[in-house]
Amino acid sequence: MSKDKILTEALSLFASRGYEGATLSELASRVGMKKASIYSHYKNKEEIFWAVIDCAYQEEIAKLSTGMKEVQHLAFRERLHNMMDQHVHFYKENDENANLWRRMTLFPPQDFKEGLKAKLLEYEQQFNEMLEQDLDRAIQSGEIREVNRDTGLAMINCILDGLFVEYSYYDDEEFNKRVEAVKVMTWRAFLPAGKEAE
Amino acid sequence: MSKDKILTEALSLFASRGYEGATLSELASRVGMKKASIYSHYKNKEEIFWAVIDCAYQEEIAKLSTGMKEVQHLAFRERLHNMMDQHVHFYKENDENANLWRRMTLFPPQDFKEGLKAKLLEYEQQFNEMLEQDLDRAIQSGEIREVNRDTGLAMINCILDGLFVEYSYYDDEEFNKRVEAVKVMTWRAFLPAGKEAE
DNA sequence: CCTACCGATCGGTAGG
DNA sequence: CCTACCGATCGGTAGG
Repeated sequence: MSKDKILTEALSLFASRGYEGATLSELASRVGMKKASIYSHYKNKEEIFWAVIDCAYQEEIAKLSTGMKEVQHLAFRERLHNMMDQHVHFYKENDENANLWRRMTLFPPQDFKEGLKAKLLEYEQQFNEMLEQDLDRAIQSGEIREVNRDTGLAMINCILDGLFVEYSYYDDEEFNKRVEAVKVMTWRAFLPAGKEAE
Repeated sequence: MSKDKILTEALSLFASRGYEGATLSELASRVGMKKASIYSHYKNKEEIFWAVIDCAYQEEIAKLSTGMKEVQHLAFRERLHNMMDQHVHFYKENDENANLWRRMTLFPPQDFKEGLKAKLLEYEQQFNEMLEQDLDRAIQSGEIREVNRDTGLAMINCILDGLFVEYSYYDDEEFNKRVEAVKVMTWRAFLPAGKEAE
């Protein structure tokens, strides 16, 4: 359907050029129609934007919860590393989607700033709820040191945010090295006192 | 001088709206002249852009090296924490400058992508050279564990990059909590085996 | 889904 | 440093 094709191409355009930088005439030419015809599927540019955002958001939330359920049986160290791999995998496989979030997180179009922020905090909250349970379980079983819950969450979030931006400015080889380095170091920060990383 | 005033206002505009989003007529009105008059000081928009970038870059490099020299006498743990505080301080005090770098790092205007990347890698290299010496010294003195040099650098860079983006989407109180959390956790990752964080 | 058009605004220039 | 203007392009509409 044309409506879906518009959505797909719009995602790609918003991700690479931003909201203001994406033009409806380029969108139309990618879809294979004239600019005016876009308006028989969507009311205006803003409506296209929110359709793209909603669609991308649903996709992320779904992926997040299935991804975290899959690794529930693993030890915390493996879950931690797996979580980083998952995020990295997302940057690589879903380049445009990830780039769209990066842009909308850091440089939201003035008019949509609040709406976007709400969506992002909602996402982080869902992510943190799952992570909290993970942390508590690992502390109780003695897998990791008795770290304060918010402190542990903040650390993991910060690392993921850091990798999130670094992905876009290092080449693949350099980025991979950094991911591995950060995995090792982050795990050390959670290591129980006295125990040693192998 | 008008030329400097243009530079200052242009920095502010590029930071908040990006290169394409910043218009010369708004720049002119902030400076207090007509758009056409800008062209008696600069050849075109692109020349203004590079003047802004060069100026901001010089400022950063200068601040970096004096900042790191000031804390040479401190223990590694304090240097590490101080480094994070310095960066955070920079985000807060120099909001526009920091925002310009964020934008140009992650979403450089297509035409200037390569030129900007060169500047950024140059900066990181200078930063890492200083940091390497710091790390080596701390390892030799037994202050921290025998971590691989690149691994340690990658971790610190990742944390700073993470805080860099988080600053722009949390409020002050939440952000400060996260900084403190990350300080504690990062230090733990460097702790010598067997020693305990107080 | 198209042709033909709108007013507004963009970066930039001519000429003083 | 200004007035007056240029061609190009923007998001959007009328009417079929």
